[in-house]
Amino acid sequence: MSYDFNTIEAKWQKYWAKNGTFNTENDSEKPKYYVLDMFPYPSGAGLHVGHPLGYIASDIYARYKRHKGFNVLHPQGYDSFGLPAEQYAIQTGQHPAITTKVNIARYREQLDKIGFSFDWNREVKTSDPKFYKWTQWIFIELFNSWYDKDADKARAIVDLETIFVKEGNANVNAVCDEDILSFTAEDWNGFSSKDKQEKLLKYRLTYLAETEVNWCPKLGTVLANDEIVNGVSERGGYPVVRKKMTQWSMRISAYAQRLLDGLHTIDWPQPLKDSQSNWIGRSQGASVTFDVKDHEATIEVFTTRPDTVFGVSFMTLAPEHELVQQITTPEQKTEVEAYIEATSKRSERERMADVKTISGVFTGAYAEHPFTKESVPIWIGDYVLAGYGTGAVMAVPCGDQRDYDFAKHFGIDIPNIFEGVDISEEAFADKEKTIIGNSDFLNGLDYKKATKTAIYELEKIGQGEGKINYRLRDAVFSRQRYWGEPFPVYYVDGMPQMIDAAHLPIALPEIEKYLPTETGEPPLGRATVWAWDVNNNKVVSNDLIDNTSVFPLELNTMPGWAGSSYYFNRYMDPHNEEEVFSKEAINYWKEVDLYIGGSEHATGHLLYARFWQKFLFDRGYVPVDEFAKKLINQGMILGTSAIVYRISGSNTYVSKGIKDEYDIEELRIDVNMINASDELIPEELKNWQPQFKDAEFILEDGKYIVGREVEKMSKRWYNVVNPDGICEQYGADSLRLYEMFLGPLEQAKPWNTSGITGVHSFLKKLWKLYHNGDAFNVTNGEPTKDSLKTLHKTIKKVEEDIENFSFNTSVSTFMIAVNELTAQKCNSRVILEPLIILISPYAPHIAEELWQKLGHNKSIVTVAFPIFEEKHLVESTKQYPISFNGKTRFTLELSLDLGKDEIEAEVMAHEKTKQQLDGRTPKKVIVVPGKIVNVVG
RNA sequence: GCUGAAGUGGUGGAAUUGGUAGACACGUUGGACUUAAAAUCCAAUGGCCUGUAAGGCCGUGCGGGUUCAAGUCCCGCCUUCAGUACCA
Repeated sequence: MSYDFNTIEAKWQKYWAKNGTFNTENDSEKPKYYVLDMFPYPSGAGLHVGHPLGYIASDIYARYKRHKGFNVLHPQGYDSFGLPAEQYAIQTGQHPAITTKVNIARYREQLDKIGFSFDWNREVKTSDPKFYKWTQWIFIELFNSWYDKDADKARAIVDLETIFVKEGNANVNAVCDEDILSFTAEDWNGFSSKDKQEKLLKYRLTYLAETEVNWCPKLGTVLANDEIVNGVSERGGYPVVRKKMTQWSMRISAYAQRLLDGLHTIDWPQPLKDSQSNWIGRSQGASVTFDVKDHEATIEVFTTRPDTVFGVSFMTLAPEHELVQQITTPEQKTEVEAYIEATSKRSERERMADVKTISGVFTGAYAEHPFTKESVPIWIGDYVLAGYGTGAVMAVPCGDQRDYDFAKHFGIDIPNIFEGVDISEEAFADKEKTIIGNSDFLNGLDYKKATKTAIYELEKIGQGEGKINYRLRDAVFSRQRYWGEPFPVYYVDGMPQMIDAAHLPIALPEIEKYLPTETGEPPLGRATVWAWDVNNNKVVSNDLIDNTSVFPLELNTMPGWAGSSYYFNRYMDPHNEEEVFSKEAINYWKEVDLYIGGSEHATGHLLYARFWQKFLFDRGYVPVDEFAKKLINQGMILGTSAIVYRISGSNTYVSKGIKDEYDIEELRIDVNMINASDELIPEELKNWQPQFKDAEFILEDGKYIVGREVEKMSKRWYNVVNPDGICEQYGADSLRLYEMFLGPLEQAKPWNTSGITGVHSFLKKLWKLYHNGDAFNVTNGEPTKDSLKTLHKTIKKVEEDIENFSFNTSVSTFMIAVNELTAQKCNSRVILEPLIILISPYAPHIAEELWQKLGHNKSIVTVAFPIFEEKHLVESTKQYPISFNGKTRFTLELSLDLGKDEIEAEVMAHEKTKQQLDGRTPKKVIVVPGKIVNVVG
């Protein structure tokens, strides 16, 4: 009986499903461990071999932890709202829910074939009303919260109202909109209800505001900063322009410092942490206020170099700065307006691409230097960004290269305020070597002292203060799309009202077309049943809107990151209809212990999820404020495209080795037609696509050899390898082993199917070791010492490797073990039992089959590692002091079951050792099983 | 420009705290078994020198250094990849 993986795998997958083998309870005597994958978006293309890489790694770890005696939570679900299903709907009219359902079914089928140990009872789908009910609930909670800077946490909005009633907002230290005016308790109590709502909205953690947003005309929606790459939309690569719109925003900026601080407490990859802290972009400095001469206006700037305040020779405003219109003198008006016009026409992308060109224009106005009272000309220039700081800078040309270039270009003064520094060629920006001069009370001070003194003096005259600035902006939360979570919001007199949580979910309405309306409203503007009846608490027809008891509902939907920002908590208690999750469940599981997913979510999902977790923590819903203790980014698996060379203008294809003799063009063809030697069978190409039907071939040595190119796996390049085909041909266990064997988990690596024969023949050898023809052949006798050595070496190495997430080397270790056992002709039960358990995370199907053949009727899931550890494991690495040649003492580092005497004997017998020791003083001999490694003298 | 990671055979990659560099696998070559192929098994496989072998020399991007000993540590370069970019 040969290793019939197809039958074995089907049998055990059925068994696991039927018995609910991997279903997890929310309470247990065992310690808990939560292993999570980033849930997939179920796209129409299905899985390729790159997708399951992280899932296989996490599954191995989950199965390993179960063996180690943990109660393991290992769920899976779908991030099923999103643009592709919506765009498919726009093209075909098929409801996105149907597309999504079909895609999910396909994903599930593919995932099941690989043999994951997911607890499917806990599956969540973000597009399921039962799930997004709680997304809506969290939105309401955010709406009903504000950020108290003194307590440094989010608090209920009713607390704020209580304060306003008693004492107005004078003593409130909150994160809020900047245009808040102060009011007393009396003022507050006299405000109309609408006034109060307007005021409160400026404090809420999610708020409506007219903001300048990234509008993508082609997609018909706004995008968050992290959804824009190089000035174009991440999805589709369409142009993005700035546009003012009223949108829901999330006050994530309130959490900037805590999001930064939290990074020190979690075990995440350094590059990922770096990109988050870059994104948050904390910089420490001061804000300085300049009075504008002849105007009732001030310009506030942020600077990281208050020590250089005496070097200011001009100011620059962003073209979009609100003061520009007000202060521009009549003489300069034409020029300024032309400049603003010109910059607004340039797309974000052009502005970014063209960093070198210096442009700007003088406003004609002057500011007053806070200390010298000298006139400082005010310019506008597009090197100053409206979106960062205050959109204005105090320009210190001697200390900042951009200011320097600008000053040089327009002939503005460049006063030198540094001691002993030549600034005739470029600005001097080295803080460490700075000694301030020519600066009144700052003369002779270094950077640190001068900064402190400058801030102190600014505060004294009331024209500035120490300040920390963050690059992180509030996140726009509205999308003009259909296939997303509807907001639980209706509008009374233009003010947003939350629907009571008891009436959630507010389900997506049916619409006929999925495009925006003719008047430019979001797709939900097409819904005819989309109004809120406050008396009956239900969604009713738009015809009934009377603005007294039936009101219009919000037409936007939530962005893709809404559902993914808390789904990991929902897995803990996925069927709870009363609460997002029960106290018991969240207190038992607490947080994700291991999270595996791609690094592309660094400044999106992973930042927003940390934000929501901190918010939920503040409001007492979760017990920890970081949701994932450890995170690993799996590297991408790349495709190896196959290239054929067509002689230009013909249908003749020339083999790779002789292509240089012809004028050729490259064409990518399906990699599945190529064998391990990069050889193409011409007949296959002829049958692949009609255009190749009459193709002719120029061969080399009777073969057609294709070119190879490593690039992203994509349908477009015909380099996609489907895991289903691999499972059929080699089995899921081979696929799992091979994906791990390819290389380190975190690294990007090319897929090359030919290598799979290595791990596949390993499994066949393992099978053969215990099968003699049709008979299962295992002895009950004591194994030899060599076999025990092999076993324990393997146990030790594989355990270490799994703990270090070095799955690739542990696969090699298995191969060595089976090769050794084969050479030893060892088919002892004593060796096999632990070996099965050890291998089972990697190759669960064959392991279960062998386990059953051994007569165990339980799934191996219930058997823990310690069973054989106690019984068989001898000393691992330890240091033994021994004597050599009767005089010198030194240490032996030994592995496994070698005793002291045996080691001495081996050292004595080792000719090379004696040679190495000749004339030297030995300190240490390093021994690995069976042989001396090196002698240190 | 800044930040981070990495450079090891024909290829993917091994190498605990510095301790036999190239494990394991692919590929290649030769052999066994087959009418043949596939499958399987065995052997060789970093480069160079020596008729073979034994043996020797050189080898982890480049140049130095520390050490009995360096792929690993230190200094200075080069290259590649990833992220980020007028952030005041």
